[in-house]
Amino acid sequence: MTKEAHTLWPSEAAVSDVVGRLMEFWGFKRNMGRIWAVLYLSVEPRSAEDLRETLKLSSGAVSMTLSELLRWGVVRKVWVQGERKDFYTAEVQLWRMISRVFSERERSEIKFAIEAFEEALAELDVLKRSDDAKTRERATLQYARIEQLLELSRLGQKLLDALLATAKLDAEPLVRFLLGREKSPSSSHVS
Amino acid sequence: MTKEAHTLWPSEAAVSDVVGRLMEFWGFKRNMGRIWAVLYLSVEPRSAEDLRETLKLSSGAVSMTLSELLRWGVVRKVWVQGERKDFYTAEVQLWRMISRVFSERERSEIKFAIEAFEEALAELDVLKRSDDAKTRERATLQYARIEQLLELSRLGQKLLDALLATAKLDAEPLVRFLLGREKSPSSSHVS
DNA sequence: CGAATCCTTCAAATACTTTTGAAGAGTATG
DNA sequence: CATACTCTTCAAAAGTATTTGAAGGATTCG
Repeated sequence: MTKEAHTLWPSEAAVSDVVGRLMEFWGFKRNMGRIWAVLYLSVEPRSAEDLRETLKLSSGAVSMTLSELLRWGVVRKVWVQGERKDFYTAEVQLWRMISRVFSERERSEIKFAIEAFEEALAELDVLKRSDDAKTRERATLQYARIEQLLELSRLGQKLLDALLATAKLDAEPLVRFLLGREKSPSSSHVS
Repeated sequence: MTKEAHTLWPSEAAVSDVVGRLMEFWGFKRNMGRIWAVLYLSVEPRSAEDLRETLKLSSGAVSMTLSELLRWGVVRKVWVQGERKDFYTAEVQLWRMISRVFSERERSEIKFAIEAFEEALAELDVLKRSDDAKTRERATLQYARIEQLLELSRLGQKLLDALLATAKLDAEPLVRFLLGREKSPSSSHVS
């Protein structure tokens, strides 16, 4: 009961490719995107072997990529009736996926930056009172500039939080806000 | 009149490093971030040589990185009184920088994806009317799924547009929207 | 014009990332 | 418990991206 090799339709191949590129753009491995996309477009769950054949990857690559996708919670293992292999499906709730990634990855990135900026400000605050005029000037300018960076980072953080809240409450306020300034009448709700 | 080698303060080094990492995270070269940050924190314009020494890079790297930064419009050449060398300053309008990058890069990325999804939908629309029941099922499911991807992409595009509009009107509506749901009383306006 | 200075380019070197596939661990089956 | 099958791991290979530095242009200065 092996060898359901499965050829992709051109549209499937194209979508997998685009999703792969998008994911790569967002800092993941291209194959993560491709595998996810194939699963996302699949009627039934797929086995690792199946994916290996469909996408022409090595067994190792499939195994590693799948476990990464599992860690990100964007793919799930499913138990299939009397099959020895593991089978996989894609998370189809796009918002849930995205918010998971954002809240783990971008959030920590920005948090780190914010902390670093705050520390730098604290150091500069001391130097701003230096005896040396040159030092004072330099410290003062840098203080102001870093404040800007910090403010921007905080804004980014808020935007992120707003997005995440949105994801949880199922795409309400932000979507409405955005659509409020558009001509489109669609009652947009992305799963 | 050469050799103002310029050592970075710890806070400067830290900030340059963090900005470098952030930029790397956003898909640029780390050195782009580091160079920009050094310029951003500098009281006066800096020469390429100066940057080369401060950051311990090769002349080639500095030249190439600067020209990339110039292309992105996040660094500018300035003419300095009776100096042979070129001098550089950072764009300090953070919003302007970001909106420039977003509108060139993320926008085209998302546009490409949207087009690909639309094409895939068109192809599947034909297959949905296939004689073969299996084919119909597969095409129908994929159609629905890709519609979701498309909807999400369009949402992303709108979000991007809203951000860009915001940047142009100088951080008004979006910032207000975001702050509207926060406790902070700050009258936030990032340059 | 010739020398000096500065900038750019690019092939080669280095550093980093991803993929491969064989070895081995784990597990169900007869 | 031996066999067959599947999944994981990991060192080596392949593939990418970045950096270097020497060569060559361009510009200014005397």
